[in-house]
Amino acid sequence: MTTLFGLCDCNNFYASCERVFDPTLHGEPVVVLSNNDGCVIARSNEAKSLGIQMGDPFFKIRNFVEHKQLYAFSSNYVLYGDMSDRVMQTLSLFTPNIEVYSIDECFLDLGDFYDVDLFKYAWEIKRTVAQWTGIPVSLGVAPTKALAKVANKLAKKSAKANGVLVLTEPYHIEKALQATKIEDVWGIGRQYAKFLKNHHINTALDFTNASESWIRKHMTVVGVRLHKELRGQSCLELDEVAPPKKGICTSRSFGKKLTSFNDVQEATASYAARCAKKLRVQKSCARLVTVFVQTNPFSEHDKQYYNSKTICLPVATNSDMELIHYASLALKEIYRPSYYYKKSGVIVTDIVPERQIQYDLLDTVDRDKHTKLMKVMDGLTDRFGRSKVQVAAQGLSKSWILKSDYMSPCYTTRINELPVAYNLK
DNA sequence: TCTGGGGTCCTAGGACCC
DNA sequence: TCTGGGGTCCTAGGACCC
Repeated sequence: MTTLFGLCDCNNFYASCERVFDPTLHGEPVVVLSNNDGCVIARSNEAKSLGIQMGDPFFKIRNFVEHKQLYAFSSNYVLYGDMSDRVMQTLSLFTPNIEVYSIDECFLDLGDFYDVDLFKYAWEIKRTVAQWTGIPVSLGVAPTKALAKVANKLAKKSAKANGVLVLTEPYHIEKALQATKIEDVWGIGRQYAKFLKNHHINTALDFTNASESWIRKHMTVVGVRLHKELRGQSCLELDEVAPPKKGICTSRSFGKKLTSFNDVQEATASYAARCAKKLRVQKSCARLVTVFVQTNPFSEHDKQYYNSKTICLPVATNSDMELIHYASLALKEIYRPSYYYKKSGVIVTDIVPERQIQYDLLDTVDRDKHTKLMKVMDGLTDRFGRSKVQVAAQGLSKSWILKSDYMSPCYTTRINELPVAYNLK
């Protein structure tokens, strides 16, 4: 049986999302900034042409923005998540089996499509996604996932391909491998690229010509899999159902440096609540909670401090209240006064399915009550927006909240508005 | 002034067991 | 001089991804 994979990838996804609802931005350079408006994480083609690099700090490009030569947006993940759903739903109409690989990428199982005109079909997919969602995509088609990645990259790069490339003929595959620099291969990061170049492996084609035993020796079985994949032997399957996460982390830099325990505690409590919510979404509970705090490593004049503390809970949980309680205990142990704190985070691990929890005979927590309360809170959140209801420990001042001065409206949802303090009297 | 966040997999080495 | 052998589990660290 032969396999055939498509890889559909949204072009400059976040920047494209911002453009969908504001047509005046078409043809203009657009960037999207990381949390806290820190650095550039997405660029339109026009922004790339201006020489703006991925990861450029905002202060470096501020001039362009002030002179209206560049449009910058704070990241709006609620909008991007919703647009991503629309794209994936559209794609799922073209083949029953898809793997949502990331917010802007999707593998398509095209295994039964050898007798259709793949090129035409791929174009039909691209056209439909553009028409229904407004998002431009590129499509690569090939016999393995790694080759589909290669095809996708070339589809985007080559003016001739113009966004669609089908690689099924050995001759075309070889040409494509030759045109792909080793550092652009999926699974080859900085370290391996450097190492391989030192051994005169400069292209994907060079890599396929290396011996398997040599690859195994220096790049473990991961390298061997990639080697096989690029030689056309499929060993990475389509994962249609995302497995439950083994660790969940919520961490953020604060909008400003924090010095008071209360502020750090409120932020950390909010991150703990986010972790609890993510656990409930995947119907899991966690038994280990880790909290970390750190100062700003870029501030050369400030005293530096980093510490973390892990607490093992008596019973695995996904309740906001419980996770906040233990996260606060952990924070108390590592918090030291007189530092300027820039970031904290909560990580939950030792994750088990909700229905397979080991209970404790001496447990004093009314778990049914917690579960019911969380259900009601999730219902309210889904309806009225994030943080409309919350545990008191998360605080209302939100002096630590992210800086996002350039946020676009939530065109497709209303659910990322900031919390409002209601007076219950 | 200003530099993101959230994941996965694999391996080596130590502890521990019989 | 010489000092078993094999298994499992856990953790830290290093590589990668978007």
